Amino acid sequence: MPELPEVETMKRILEPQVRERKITELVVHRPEVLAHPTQVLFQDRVVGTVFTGMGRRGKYLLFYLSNHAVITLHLRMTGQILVTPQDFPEEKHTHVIFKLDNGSELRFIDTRRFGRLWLINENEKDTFTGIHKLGLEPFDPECNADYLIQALGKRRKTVKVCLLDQTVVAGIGNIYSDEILHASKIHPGRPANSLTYEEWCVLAETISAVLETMIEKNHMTPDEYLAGLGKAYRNTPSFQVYGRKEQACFSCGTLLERMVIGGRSSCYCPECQPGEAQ
DNA sequence: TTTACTGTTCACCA
DNA sequence: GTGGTGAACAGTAA
Repeated sequence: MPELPEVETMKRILEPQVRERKITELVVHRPEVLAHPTQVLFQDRVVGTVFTGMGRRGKYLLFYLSNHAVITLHLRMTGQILVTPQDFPEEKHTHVIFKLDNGSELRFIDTRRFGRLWLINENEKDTFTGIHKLGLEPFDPECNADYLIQALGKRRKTVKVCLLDQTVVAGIGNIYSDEILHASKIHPGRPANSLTYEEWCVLAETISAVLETMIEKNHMTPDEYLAGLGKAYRNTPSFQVYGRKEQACFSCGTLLERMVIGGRSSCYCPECQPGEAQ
């Protein structure tokens, strides 16, 4: 569900809430969400340690611990992560609770149970989480037109499917691929190898610009985040095309269209985003 | 009752 | 090898 801007938003909200807090207890309702290692080892290595900070890589959220272990979380479709007071009503589908030494709790909630937690060591070669397969961060200066051309320029797949490829650029999902392509004026169904050099340049700029803008728009206080139960992690969803099928394009007024690309629902403006033939 | 769904991986087929 | 499709994971909501 959450893509890079939302995961970054969560990181910014949670980090001050967990930093320097000690984990006093780990409650696991659904052991299957702990992908690695086993529940017992997970518990042993986590309880008694202190959060030293947080990070993000693509759509993964990272919690650094004082014993150099890293709790790695991917929320997939419906995962939620939030800090609550001790006595806060427990949401249905709460699977893991980290109890903290100030009485608050870090809770992992996931309706569909696709989300996963891993515990790895900072210096361990991580082949469990999938992070080692990720491509560049969108804000990496090296994530420029030349990089995109080198990685994708010869692919015959649609540019939309290419943007969703986490091994090239990490963190873009179905919503922001549509938003980025609309802002770039590129039709989602265009084969990647049909893009001009100028279009790759626009796309490279737009990827970071759109994600950056959305991170800023998502900004909210911890109280607002808690009030939304960790589900309302988009403060002002101001999507230009996503979910706006048959509504007017904000740029030109043309009715937006929807098509399935790579098995994913895709919205675009037939006027602003010239067709596949071009 | 049926369908779609913001993620990822894998099997299968052309 | 490349690319496309559909299923699987599991639950909710329209």
